[in-house]
Amino acid sequence: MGVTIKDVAKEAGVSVATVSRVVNGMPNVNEEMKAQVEKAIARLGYKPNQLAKGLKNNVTNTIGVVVTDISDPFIIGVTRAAEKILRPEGYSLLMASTDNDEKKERECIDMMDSKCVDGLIISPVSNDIATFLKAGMYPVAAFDRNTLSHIYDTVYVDKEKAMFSAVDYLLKRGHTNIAMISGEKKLSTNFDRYNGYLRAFFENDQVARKENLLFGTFSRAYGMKAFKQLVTRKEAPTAVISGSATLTEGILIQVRKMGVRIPEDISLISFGALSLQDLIEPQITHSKEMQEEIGTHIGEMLLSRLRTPNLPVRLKVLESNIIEGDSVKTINL
Amino acid sequence: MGVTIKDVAKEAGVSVATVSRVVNGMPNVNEEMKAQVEKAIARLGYKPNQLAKGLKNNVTNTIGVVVTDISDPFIIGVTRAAEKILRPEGYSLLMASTDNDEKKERECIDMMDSKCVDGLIISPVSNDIATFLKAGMYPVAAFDRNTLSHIYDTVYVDKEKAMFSAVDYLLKRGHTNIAMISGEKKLSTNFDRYNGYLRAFFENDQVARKENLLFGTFSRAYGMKAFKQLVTRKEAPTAVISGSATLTEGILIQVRKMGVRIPEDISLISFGALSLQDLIEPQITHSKEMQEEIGTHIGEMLLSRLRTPNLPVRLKVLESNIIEGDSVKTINL
DNA sequence: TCTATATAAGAAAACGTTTTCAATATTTTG
DNA sequence: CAAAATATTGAAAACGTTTTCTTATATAGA
Repeated sequence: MGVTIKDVAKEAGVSVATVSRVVNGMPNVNEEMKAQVEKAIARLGYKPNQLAKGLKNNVTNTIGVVVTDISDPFIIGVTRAAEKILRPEGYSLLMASTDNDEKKERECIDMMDSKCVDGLIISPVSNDIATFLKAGMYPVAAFDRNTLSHIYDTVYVDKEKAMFSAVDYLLKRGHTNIAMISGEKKLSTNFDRYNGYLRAFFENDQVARKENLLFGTFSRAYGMKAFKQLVTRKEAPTAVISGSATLTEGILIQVRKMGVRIPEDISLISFGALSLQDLIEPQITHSKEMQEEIGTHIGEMLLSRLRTPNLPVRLKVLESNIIEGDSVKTINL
Repeated sequence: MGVTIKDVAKEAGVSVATVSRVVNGMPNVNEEMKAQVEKAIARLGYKPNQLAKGLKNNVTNTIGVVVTDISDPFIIGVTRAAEKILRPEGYSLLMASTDNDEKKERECIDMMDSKCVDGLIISPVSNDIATFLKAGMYPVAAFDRNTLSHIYDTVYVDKEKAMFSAVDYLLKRGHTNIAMISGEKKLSTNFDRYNGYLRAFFENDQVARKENLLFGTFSRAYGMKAFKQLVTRKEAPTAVISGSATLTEGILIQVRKMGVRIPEDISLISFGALSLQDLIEPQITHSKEMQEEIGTHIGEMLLSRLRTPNLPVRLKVLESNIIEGDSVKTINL
C-alpha cells in the first residue's frame, strides 16, 4: 500500500538488498551509496513494513497484555508501569480484556499467538492455561495469580499473608465476626486469602464462620450488594474486609446510602487504597495494592527474558503491610 | 515457528491451496477433503499466522489507539467503551501514550503505520498531524480535540459551550474574579474553553482578567500547584473552574491541605466528575466528561468507516450540561 | 460416443522484508 | 605485475499466507 523497499531501490538506483542494508545499519556499504539511499528514503518517506519484517524475522516488537479488565484501576496501574519499562525498548502493547472468563481468555491468548507477539503479560484466570499456551513458547510474565509460578515468571503480592495480617489485626482488637467480600471464588488469589483468613483464626484460637466469606466479582456493584446483605443479617459482622479498591468503593457507596457509620457501626479494612483516599472520611485502614511495583517488576522480568530466554523461572513475592486509618474500632471484651 | 499451513497440507495429504480454502470457508471443496483437512487442523492445532495474512490481505484486525496517557481515567473510559464496540467485531487494540508530546505522537503514529493497523483512534496533540498521517490513508477517528474535524471523523464535547455555561453560571451568582485551571495551552480544547470563557464575560458585560487563565498539564500535581498559587494571590479569585477530573483531584487535595473551605472561601466547578463523587463533601458542581458516549461513538464511527470507507466525514458534537452540587456559593452584590 | 461445461484440486506468483550466495570491483601483498 | 584477499553489490530464496491460473476429472448435452 505505502512506499516499499522496492520503490526506494528504484528511486536510488540500487538493489533492495542494499536498501535493506542501509536501513538496518549493516556494514559493508559504500558511503556514497548510503547517502543516495538515505536521500531516497527521505524523499519517499519510506517506513519499513513491520508485518513483513515480523514474518521474516519472527519479531514483532509487540507485547500482548491479557488481563481481566483494562478499565480496572488496579490493572491499568500495573499495565502503565510495565509500559514505562517496555516502551523505551521499542515494544508496544496489544491489549485485551478477559472479563475473568476462561473462554474469552483462551480466545485472547490464541489471538495473541496468531499475531505473533514477542511476549505476554497476563493475569491468568484459568489454571490449565499452560496447556494451550505452550505452543507459542514465547516469554510470559504473570501477575496477581500464582497458579503458574512454577512455569512462568510471576510477580504477586502474598495475599495469604496480607489477609492473615488484616484478620489478625481485627481479632487482636476484639472482632470475631469478621466478613470478607471478594471476587471470583475460583481465582487463586481468593484461595490464598481464604487460607490467610483461616490461619489467623486458628492462631488466635478463634473459630471462623463459613457464611462470612463472600465471593462475587471485583466490581462496585458486588461490593454494594454484598455489604447490604451482610448488614441486614440478624448477626451482622462487626468488621468487613474488602478484597479490592473497587469493591471498597461499592461498599462505601452502600455505607453512605444506608447511613451506616464507620467505624462506629462496623469496621472496614480494604485491600487497595482508594484513588482519593485522602479526601474521604474516615481514612480507610488498608493494605496497598502495589500496582507500580508489580508493573515495574513485570516489565523488567519480561525484558530480561526477551533478551536471555533460558533464564530460570523467577518468582517475585511482594509483601503488603497494613496501613492504619480510622476505619477500625477496638471492641472492649 | 508454530504449525504452518504447509504442515497441515502434508498431514492431510493435500495442497496448501486446499487447506487455505477450507480454513476460509471457500466453495468448491469436496466434503471428504474438507473433513480430512479439518481433522488435520485439529490434530496439529493449527492457527493461521496473522502476520502473513496481514501481509497478503492488507488487513490486520488491529486498531491503533494513540492517546495522551493510557492511565488517565478519562482516556481509559473512552477506550474501554470503544473496545466494547470493536472487540466483538474481531478487532484488538494496540495502545500507545503520547504524554501530550508532539514528537512522541508522531513516533506513535509512525509505529501504528508500520504495524499496518486497520484504523486509528486518536486524541490529537499536534495540529499538522494530517501531514504525516495521510500516507496511511486508513480510517481515523479523533476525539476530545476538534482540530481535525474537517478531515477525520470526530466526536467531541462542545467545550466552548460547556465553559460558557460554567462561567455564565458563576457570573450570574455574583462571581467576577473567576479563575480557570487547565492543561496544555496548545490543545484545541483549551482554545475552545478560552473562547467560552471570554464570551460569557462579554455577554454578561463583565471584563475578564488575563491572569486568571492558568495552563499547565492535566495532572493532579498541576492542579495542586495552580490552586495554591491562586489562593495565595493578593486578589484571590472567588471561584475556580477546573479543566478535568484529574485536575480537580489535585485541587481538592490542596484544598484540604490548606484548610480552605468550599464553597465558603472559594467556589469550584469541575469539568468531569470524580470517580467517587458521592463520597466527597461537598458535592462538586460539574459538567460531565461523557467518556462512555464518546467511546461508543468513536467505536461505531470507526466500524462503519472500516466497512464503507468513502463515507462523508462525520462530526459528532456532544453537549454537556452543568450538574449542580454544593460547591458554588452565591455572592450578594 | 464425442464435445462442452462444471467441479475439484494443485502449482506458482505475490505481499514486503532479510539474508545467503555468488559475482564483481577494489585493495593488499609478495 | 600477478595473485590473493577484501570490500561492495545484486539475484534469488525464504518467511506463511491468498489467489490466479492451469489442469484433471466428472457431468451433461448433442
